[in-house]
Amino acid sequence: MASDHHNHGSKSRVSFAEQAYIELKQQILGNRLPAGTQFLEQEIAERLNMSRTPTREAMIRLANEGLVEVRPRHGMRVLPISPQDMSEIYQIITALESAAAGLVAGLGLDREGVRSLIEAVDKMDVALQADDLDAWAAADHQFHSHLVRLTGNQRLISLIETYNDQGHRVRMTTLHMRPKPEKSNEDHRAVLDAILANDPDTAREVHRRHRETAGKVLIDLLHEHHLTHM
Amino acid sequence: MASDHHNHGSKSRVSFAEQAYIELKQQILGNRLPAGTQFLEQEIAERLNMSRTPTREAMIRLANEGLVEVRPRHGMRVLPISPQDMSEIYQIITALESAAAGLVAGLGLDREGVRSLIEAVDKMDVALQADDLDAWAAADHQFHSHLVRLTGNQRLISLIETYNDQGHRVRMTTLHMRPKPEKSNEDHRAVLDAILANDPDTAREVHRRHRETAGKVLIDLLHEHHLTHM
DNA sequence: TTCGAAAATAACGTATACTTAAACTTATAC
DNA sequence: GTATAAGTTTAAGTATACGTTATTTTCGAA
Repeated sequence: MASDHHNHGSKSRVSFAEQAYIELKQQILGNRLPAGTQFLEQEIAERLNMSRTPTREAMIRLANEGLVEVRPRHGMRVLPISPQDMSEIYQIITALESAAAGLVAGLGLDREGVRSLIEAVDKMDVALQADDLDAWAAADHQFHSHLVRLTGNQRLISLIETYNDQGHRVRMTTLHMRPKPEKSNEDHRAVLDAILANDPDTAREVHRRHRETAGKVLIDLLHEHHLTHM
Repeated sequence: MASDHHNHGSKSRVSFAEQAYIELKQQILGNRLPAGTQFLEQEIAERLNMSRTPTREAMIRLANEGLVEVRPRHGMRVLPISPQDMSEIYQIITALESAAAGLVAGLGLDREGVRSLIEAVDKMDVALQADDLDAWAAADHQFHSHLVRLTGNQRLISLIETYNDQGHRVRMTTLHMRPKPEKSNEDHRAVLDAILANDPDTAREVHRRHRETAGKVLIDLLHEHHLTHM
């Protein structure tokens, strides 16, 4: 049983339910619990060294986010992502992020205000030059993440995070199959320019097309490589 | 205690947790549990004639949707919606629905395919002529709801539903304070035309501006009428 | 062997019991 | 009278117990 129920020492205020949620989510996103795997409540509870109660609560949250499915007598199943799912997810990300770009462009920020974005695109260029795709992916994520945060819309921020998480597994596996993301870097600069020019329409439109294209590429790859479910 | 634990007669397959979720959500959206009200788990459980376990599970889902907040020793609190919250919510609805309009316009539907939308705008016109605002609101909802459903994107559908629910209380209370929604009917027709013309850019743009304006009106009303929290 | 019915199993939904610690009360010192 | 400390209460978090029922297995008949 949970080795440290009454947490000596550290003031760990994290409930078991929260721990379970975090742990399971990490394992799913990190592909340590691959799509399709099933576990009974009891089994998960044992894996996590706790009782079924907090386990169930974590499962409910994961199911709400669309990461798992809970079928009454078959336990919790990690949901595979079909090309169709990916398409749905990218339509949502596209809608939300392009809106975010427009909102940020309407804020009248100066170069200082968008420093995190400038740093991100710079890093993307460096990484691309160095052929370091992992660094590129990190910088890319930094750009998207900071762009959304600049809106200040908390709901928007957490929504986009949720849907980006969903695509994470797929993006990572396909990272090295994709053509060099030169166009992607151009797109980001264009969005950045539009934001600095205070031009929401352009920012929105450029970002929308950027995500739309990226989504298509990803979905085509899923089909081509017979990664029909992952 | 739950009068019908082993459900004789009817094949009621609805779990208590699900019942609790539905019941609480209806009471919140219907303003029977007004914003700001707090209840301890025990109290909710008693109100619903069940134990704390399914009650907690329902609360988790409601908290995930942003309808309530659960603070460790103060129970569940129905969240008030400030103008700031409303602004966040409308930014999201605007982003998602305008994307939906664009997607539907890309489907190449004919008049038969968008019949539900045509019926809805017709009803809106009739209701406006008859000065029946409640009927108008119902038709308006029908239009938005069917528009989104036509995309076939299940995730998008349920997301938009969630955020529309959040604005529901506010829209209803302000319904009779708003100017006659003549412009709104025009907007809907314009979106419909763009869909029939297979013009995603126009559909998206018109719908975006429509929701953007509606959102502004609503938020201004919240401020003016000192409905700063509801 | 195959099918179907009956029995056995066990997973889930729910209730309840237990534990911890936050919030409130009381008491005591200054 | 205020402030602090000790004691009390109680809500939430977790574990466990229990009943129901879906699933699986067993077993007999065709």
